[in-house]
Amino acid sequence: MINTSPHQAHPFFAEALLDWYPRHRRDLPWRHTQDPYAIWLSEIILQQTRVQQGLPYYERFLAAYPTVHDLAAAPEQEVLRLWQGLGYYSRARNMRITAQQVVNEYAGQFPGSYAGLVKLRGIGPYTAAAIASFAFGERVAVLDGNVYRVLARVFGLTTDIAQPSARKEFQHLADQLISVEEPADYNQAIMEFGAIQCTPTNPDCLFCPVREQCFAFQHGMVQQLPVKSKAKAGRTRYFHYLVLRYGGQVYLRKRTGKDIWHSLYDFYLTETPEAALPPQALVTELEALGAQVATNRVSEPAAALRHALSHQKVEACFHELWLDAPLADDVLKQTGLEAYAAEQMDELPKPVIISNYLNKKGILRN
DNA sequence: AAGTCGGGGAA
DNA sequence: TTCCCAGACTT
Repeated sequence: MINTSPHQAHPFFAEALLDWYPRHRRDLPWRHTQDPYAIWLSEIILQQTRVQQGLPYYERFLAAYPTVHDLAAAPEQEVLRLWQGLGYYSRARNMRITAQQVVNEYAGQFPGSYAGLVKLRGIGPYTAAAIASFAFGERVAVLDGNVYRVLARVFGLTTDIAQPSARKEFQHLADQLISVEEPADYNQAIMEFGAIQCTPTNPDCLFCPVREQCFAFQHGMVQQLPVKSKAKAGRTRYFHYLVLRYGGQVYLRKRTGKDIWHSLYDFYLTETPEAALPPQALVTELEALGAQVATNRVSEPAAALRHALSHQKVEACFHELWLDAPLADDVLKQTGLEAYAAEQMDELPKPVIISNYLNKKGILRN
């Protein structure tokens, strides 16, 4: 919906940003296209992800899947493998589902408005606003982490941005501020401004174009804004992996359920509430499933690999077990395990901690 | 409204 | 260590 009579209470703001932007903008590949597919791809990748981290993924994805049709036709495992290392893997799974929907239900054309876009899986308020403005010139204000910070400082909003209810207030202000003439550049500008000038710590206030009007700067509150309550500390989880090997093969299984790393591959896993667990317990557990472990050759646990996620910490112990015979079919069926040679394993999407382990052991190298 | 979903880089 | 990053989905 185009707002034809915006109430611009602070005209200085959009003018300053639109003046600042062309002089400071980074040259990023998705700024050279109007293709909604490419813009969509970039926005999904950049959710909760820094530009520098997402950049190589964007290039690889666009090379692998130049059009929405290519992505729609791609196997999920292949898409997840390309996504490996980016985290939040549901983004990749949703993207593929949405690509199929766009091909099958929208004749390969993305909806041309915010209202249409926001209905698609994986496209929320931010991404819908970004695509609608960048690809179609719609006047809808984006609201991301950068925008929250910039608005809180410049206009002195002290609402806790960690509260979902804060969105309303910030969105209302953002909708007033966005340029009527150049909504796309304005959206790019405010996010770029937050990313490289009005940064979380040590913002460059000395050369800030709006410092005279900035509430935080004028009141010495730059370090206090935005107000953001702290997330509660996450738990620590203890993973005990049994790395079953037979010949040149390693047994892995696809993760299912609602836990982390859905649809990615890891090893036979036992999780315990505490760190301690004798390796033999894993073998006993495996034997209980009916696996023949004639010679128990269990390695001493490799040094536990620590893996920090934003909401939990994983401490993983790896125990290698060389089997004397392949696992029986019923064991495979019960555990979901399957044997893979190195080249096959390389094709599987794996959590970074698993990928790191395999590389460390020389089983994979990349 | 709160919980969950990754991983990397900066300070 | 802690915080944050062009957030969205589920409960």
